Amino acid sequence: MELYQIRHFAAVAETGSFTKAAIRAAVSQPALSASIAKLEEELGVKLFHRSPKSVTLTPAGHRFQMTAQEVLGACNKVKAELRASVADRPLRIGVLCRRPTRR
Amino acid sequence: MELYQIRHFAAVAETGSFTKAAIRAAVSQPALSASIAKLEEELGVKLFHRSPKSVTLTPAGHRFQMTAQEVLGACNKVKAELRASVADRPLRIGVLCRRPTRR
DNA sequence: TAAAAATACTCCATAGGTATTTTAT
DNA sequence: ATAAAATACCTATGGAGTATTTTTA
Repeated sequence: MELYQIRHFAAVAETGSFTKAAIRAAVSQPALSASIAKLEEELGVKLFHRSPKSVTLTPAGHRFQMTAQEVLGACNKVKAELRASVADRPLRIGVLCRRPTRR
Repeated sequence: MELYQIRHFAAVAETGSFTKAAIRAAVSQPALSASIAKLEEELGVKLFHRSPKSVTLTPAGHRFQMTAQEVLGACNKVKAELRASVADRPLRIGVLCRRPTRR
């Protein structure tokens, strides 16, 4: 299981369509289908009921969705946190902080 | 950012060594180094202070660790949940359930 | 029968491997 | 001096693309 699969899953769950999800995730429709197929294979469960008219979550899909959101949420949290993390890259503001010597 | 990078990060944080982490993650030491380097580059922060004697977390590394554990925890939760999810793959126990017709 | 998903390939980006060098104690 | 991380280079897996063929309401 990798994050791109979880992102693709979320896109399908949200749009209710592989084609629309592919556009949202900026990948081709076959790539997205393969990505979901591999995820389902690894998990050993079908996550979606597919038909030309609609793509809906299976019971397992619903369960997966909840934790999937936790995973993606935690990832966004990481990035947001570190964006504010300048401890190791101290800002050099004017003359207050001299440029460190090259090592 | 991908899960393998987070897993590799966790291995280094836990073992305090790239070499030991590589063994734990079942990859080569250079592969693990590259993986962490790419993660640091993407995040724009150094996650570890490295020296031949010790590898320790930077302040940013500490912050990353917390949320990284959330991510990995959520992933394990997903798998554990779905392992119990047999709704879409009903067990065929003896004669009680006939094998579905091939479509 | 007309959409949407699934196949069948082809390609290439990059994760990962081996060999070696550099670094810091 | 030595153990550990970084670098150089190569390989190959599999993620992603295009073209096409099933599906099923």
